[in-house]
Amino acid sequence: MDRKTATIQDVARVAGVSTATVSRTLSKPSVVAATTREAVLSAVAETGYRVNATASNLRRQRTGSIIVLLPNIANPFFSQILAGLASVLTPAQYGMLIADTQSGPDPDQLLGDYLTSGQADGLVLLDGSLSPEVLATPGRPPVVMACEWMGGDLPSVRVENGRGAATAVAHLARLGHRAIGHVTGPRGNVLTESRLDGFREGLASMGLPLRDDWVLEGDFSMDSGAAAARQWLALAERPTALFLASDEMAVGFMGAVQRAGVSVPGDLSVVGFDNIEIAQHLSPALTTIRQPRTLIGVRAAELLLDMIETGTRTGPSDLIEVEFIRRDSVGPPAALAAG
Amino acid sequence: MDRKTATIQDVARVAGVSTATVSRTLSKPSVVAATTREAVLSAVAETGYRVNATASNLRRQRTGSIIVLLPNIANPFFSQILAGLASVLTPAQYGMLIADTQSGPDPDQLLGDYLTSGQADGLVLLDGSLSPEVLATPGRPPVVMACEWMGGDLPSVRVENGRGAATAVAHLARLGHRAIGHVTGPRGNVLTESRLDGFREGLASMGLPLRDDWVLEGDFSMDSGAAAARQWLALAERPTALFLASDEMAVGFMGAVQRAGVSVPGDLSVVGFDNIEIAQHLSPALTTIRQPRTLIGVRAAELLLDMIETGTRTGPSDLIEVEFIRRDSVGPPAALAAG
DNA sequence: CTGAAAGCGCTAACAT
DNA sequence: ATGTTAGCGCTTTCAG
Repeated sequence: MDRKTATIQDVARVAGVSTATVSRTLSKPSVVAATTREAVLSAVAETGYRVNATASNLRRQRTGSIIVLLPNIANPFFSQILAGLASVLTPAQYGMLIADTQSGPDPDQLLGDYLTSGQADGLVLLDGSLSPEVLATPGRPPVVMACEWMGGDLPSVRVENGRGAATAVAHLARLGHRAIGHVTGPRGNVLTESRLDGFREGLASMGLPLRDDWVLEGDFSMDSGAAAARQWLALAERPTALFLASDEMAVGFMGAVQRAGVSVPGDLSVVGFDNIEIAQHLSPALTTIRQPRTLIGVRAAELLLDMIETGTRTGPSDLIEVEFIRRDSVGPPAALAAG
Repeated sequence: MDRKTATIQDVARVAGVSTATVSRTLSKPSVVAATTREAVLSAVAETGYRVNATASNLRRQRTGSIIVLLPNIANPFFSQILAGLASVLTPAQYGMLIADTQSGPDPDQLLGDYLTSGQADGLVLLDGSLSPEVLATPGRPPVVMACEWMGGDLPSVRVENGRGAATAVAHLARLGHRAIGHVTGPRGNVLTESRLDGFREGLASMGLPLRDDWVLEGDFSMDSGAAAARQWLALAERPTALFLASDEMAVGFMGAVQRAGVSVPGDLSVVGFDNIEIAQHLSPALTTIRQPRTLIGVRAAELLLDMIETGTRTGPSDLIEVEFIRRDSVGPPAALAAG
């Protein structure tokens, strides 16, 4: 066929119309006469014309791409949010550029860079540890947060982290547990704080004490879950139930205590957070709090597209419900089961 | 500061030079005089100028982006390859557009679309089930395969799937297993075939028989691993060791048999493939074949950038080594251990 | 070593 | 309803 790709000029020549008409036919078909429209469309087919997105974007002063900033692209938790984002962005003719804040030196600088570079029509932030101050850039593109964040007035999509945590604790308490511990995410992270708050509330509402030595620090990773297990094993007085701020930590934790001969839920009840795919495949299957990750992505994308279209920098904040999922990693405390 | 972003004209005006000089200073600093260079750079700093990538790309007849086609963005296996790709592409000023072949109706059409749309300077294919015929598009951008594929002469980065599988079988045989089974990936997938071939070779080289009823079909997912477990449990005569074509399947499998009261490795030895993060955190920790996923991404990106620069459509194929990782999910067969 | 000038391919006023 | 025209912001010959 044709060596080089056809331009709008070629189509215009073949169809015997002006380039403007070709452009209109492709973007707003309703404004051109039916006969010309057909002539143009067949010329498009004949020449194999495809619009040059770069030229179109330059002219329209847009970029056609959305940048997604996340802390770790290799984390399956985020990839499902990405899938949700893509399902909305792709049909809307936006490319999705993914940037990993972990790979570079300074995440905040990276964000500032994207904000000023004009490389994107909008940003989605999945990293809650970015500084709100950076967003002060004047003339910046619209930004949506798709996770907990300390920055106040940014449009966001979040889940009920606190309520989820409180529900987990309440469930354990109702099973008879009086000694309930918690493994947190990294300190300073907003997710960590909201789940910790929920944990505290849950204890308080069930009339249970909060013991500082039963609150272990992790960082959401499997490794840190395994480390928490070693700490738990070393405890003189151990909680009989544990709520972990992520399923990944629960996986690492359960594996480690099981290898040490502890029975779950016989000796210890375990609840995670997220409902990652593996949760149901563990032995015992992991009780957890489900977060609809794809939905988070979908909502964030819809919010952003809306902001881009209307040219606004503010917008509503979406709160997505979580769901408690009871599986086999919880049971009554050993004392009760025995008695 | 400035309401609208500065253009190259603004910089030229401030520096008292032509736009051409500004452009040169930024792209090939060595060809401008030291004094002018400094003047330009300080004008850039003063105006806060950032080059407009869209305009630059239009002029240079490139797009600045690479499209990555993968079957499932939510699969952590791919996200680590993505991380590797990004680590090379981002510094080279290429954006990475991710397209999910699973989300649309026809993957081959999607590929054909990207090949002709001129939306990318190159493609990376992570989906081995795409049709080689589609690649025949004339004038298409360079393409690199980052997985097994049936298309013959495309530059690619692959791992030693066959050898990995054979090593697993040999290891089990050396432990004394005579009855070794296999859970495959989906039929038709090239990965599935190479690992199955390696499995067969491994058996043959150890002088062991291949029993068709001990080759179960899965699809790489945890769910299919759990399904294979149910099949294995229903077998009249069971293999004492099993090699599964993916760790995800091994996770699903082990969870399911353990919940049915089977002990691993006491009653059954299990080997996976991939070395996903969770492998080491399971109880027992999973013996597997490690694939360096980040490296796969890095190599693929390097290969592609090289093709783009040199304008070639062919290139070398990279074969990456795998590594057998012995953990606790394998042991001698029960009969032997007892005797 | 630097400047002038010609577009890359497209869209959106503005005319007709 | 359609055509004319003026750029979007940049890079790159081609002269000087």
